[in-house]
Amino acid sequence: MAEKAPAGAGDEGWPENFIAARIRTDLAEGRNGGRVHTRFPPEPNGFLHIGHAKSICLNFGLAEAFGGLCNLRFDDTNPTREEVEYVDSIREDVRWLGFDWGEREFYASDYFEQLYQYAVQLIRDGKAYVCDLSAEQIREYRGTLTEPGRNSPFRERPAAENLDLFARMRAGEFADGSRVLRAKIDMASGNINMRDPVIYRIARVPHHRTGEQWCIYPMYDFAHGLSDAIEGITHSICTLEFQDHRPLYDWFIEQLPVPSRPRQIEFARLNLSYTVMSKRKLLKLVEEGLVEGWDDPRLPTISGLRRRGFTPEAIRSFCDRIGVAKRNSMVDVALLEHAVREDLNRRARRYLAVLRPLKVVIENYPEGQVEELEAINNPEDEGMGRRKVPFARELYIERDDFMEEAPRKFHRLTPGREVRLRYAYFIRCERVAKDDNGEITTLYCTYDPATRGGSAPDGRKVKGTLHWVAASTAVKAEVRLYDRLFTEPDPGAEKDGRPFTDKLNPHSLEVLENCFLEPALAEAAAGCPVQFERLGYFVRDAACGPAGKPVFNRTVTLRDTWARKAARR
RNA sequence: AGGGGUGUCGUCAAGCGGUAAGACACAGGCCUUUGGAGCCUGCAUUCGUAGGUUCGAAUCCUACCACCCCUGCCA
Repeated sequence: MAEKAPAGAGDEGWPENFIAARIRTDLAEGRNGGRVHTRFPPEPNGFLHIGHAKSICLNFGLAEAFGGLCNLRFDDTNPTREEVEYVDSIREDVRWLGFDWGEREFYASDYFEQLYQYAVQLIRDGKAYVCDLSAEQIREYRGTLTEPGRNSPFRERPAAENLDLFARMRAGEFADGSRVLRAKIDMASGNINMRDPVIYRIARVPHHRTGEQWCIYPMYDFAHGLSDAIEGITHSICTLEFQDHRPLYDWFIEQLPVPSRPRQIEFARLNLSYTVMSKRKLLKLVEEGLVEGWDDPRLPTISGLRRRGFTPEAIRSFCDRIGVAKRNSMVDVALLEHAVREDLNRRARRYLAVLRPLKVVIENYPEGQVEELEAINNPEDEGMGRRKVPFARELYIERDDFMEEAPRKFHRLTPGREVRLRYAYFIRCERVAKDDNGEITTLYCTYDPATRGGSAPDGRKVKGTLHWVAASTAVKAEVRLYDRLFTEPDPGAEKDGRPFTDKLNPHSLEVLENCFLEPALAEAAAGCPVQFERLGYFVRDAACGPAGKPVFNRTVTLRDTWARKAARR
């Protein structure tokens, strides 16, 4: 018994959860010689998403909190669906999230020879046999959820024959699918995973790492736990659907002379509202062109979130907040949005940008004059300094910031009312020019020279502050506004019979091609988060619009109590 | 002949027999040269239901109910 709680989790700000508690208990009881070793085990057959981020943060976070290690191990036992491209993107995403697996990048395929020897051992011990039943027959023999299965006619094959057959399977003497190696456990088990599970299949498919070296490949259940054991993993953390596999996981480890005894612990995978997380559904969105690719900024993939402007810090903070438990749950996407806003508020430089421009002419401002006004880069951090923003007679303001007939609580521009242009002057709207359709084309205003910088020496106050961009020096840009991809909180449920693709939000992407940015934004680097004041957080996309126009993606809007209240009315 | 899980605020989630943390959301207020940020306040007499044990139960016992997962030579 430990006199005091082991160092690490609990007193380091690591959120308490049942897995951390379990590890703490294991440590207190002296298990694993005080070691904590986890692993993140993706199959390289798709892109990582925010659900994987939860697992990554958990596995790497736990290891770090307890002074242990976390391996990156690719579970590459099924070459028919795995590719190096996925390996590369997974590696990049994990690193981008801020985790380091050092030299410990492993592959289940690294252990194919050892795994094969383990299988041979099982055969020698009479605990595995080569079965000639077809896939369909195996299914029939397996029984159902409520009825036991029947023994395969090949179940009692002598060890010597099994050994010979298995060697010839490896040697390529048999056709794909003609035979499998099965563990001999219990065809009557209530747990279907224990009904003589297949542990090796024949497949003449080149493997992304081992090439054509093998034509038999181990199944997940056989390879996974044994790989854990080979790597000295102490806590093998996986999702709930593998709970039923735990007895099998333990069975292999108990039967074989493995170097360590890892234990499997399951937790609930992440579900996020207004999106889908399953590989199948994400793949469908990508393949059917419903989104623009795996890194579409509306997708919950790591690459999509990155392109959308999410930071690793925000994602990790989110993962810390959602907790870890065993109950199926659906996390409100608002929590993710909160996490980015919180992070970006601290670090994003502020700029002025007008998305839906409305021209303003300051009639009493000297024609041709341009002056430089000082603006604060980040009010949350004076250390980020100041910059100059050009002001001139002709400007753009946001169309939404003007209303000809405004309700009482509308604090923005309206005929006859004075408002502040941020960091500039108080202006008053004198008259409105319209085109033949009655559409407002220009606002004619006057300014008060005494209010330079944005405050009046006579102490008079103004209710609203608007963002603006001087017309002559403005940088043209394309801005993409993203919203949730689906209109329903749980589009993937499909309980109403409607496929999830019927629930796509038609307004999830709005492209604004005629936006104006203050000149300083021309140098914004792709991937560097910025705030457009009063609008939200944006990030420059690596892509360019026509004529080299910069493209900005909206990460998330600012909280907008005005809009929220207006929407309620 | 089925097996394995889970049920605590709108959403996550602590709690481990001593009298319901926290976060997001929401609602008010303060402040404000971003209707941003920040600050303050409110928000489960109740823990799936019903019994029981106990001085005392979300925590222990019993029964019931609801939901999730499992019949790939996928992971």
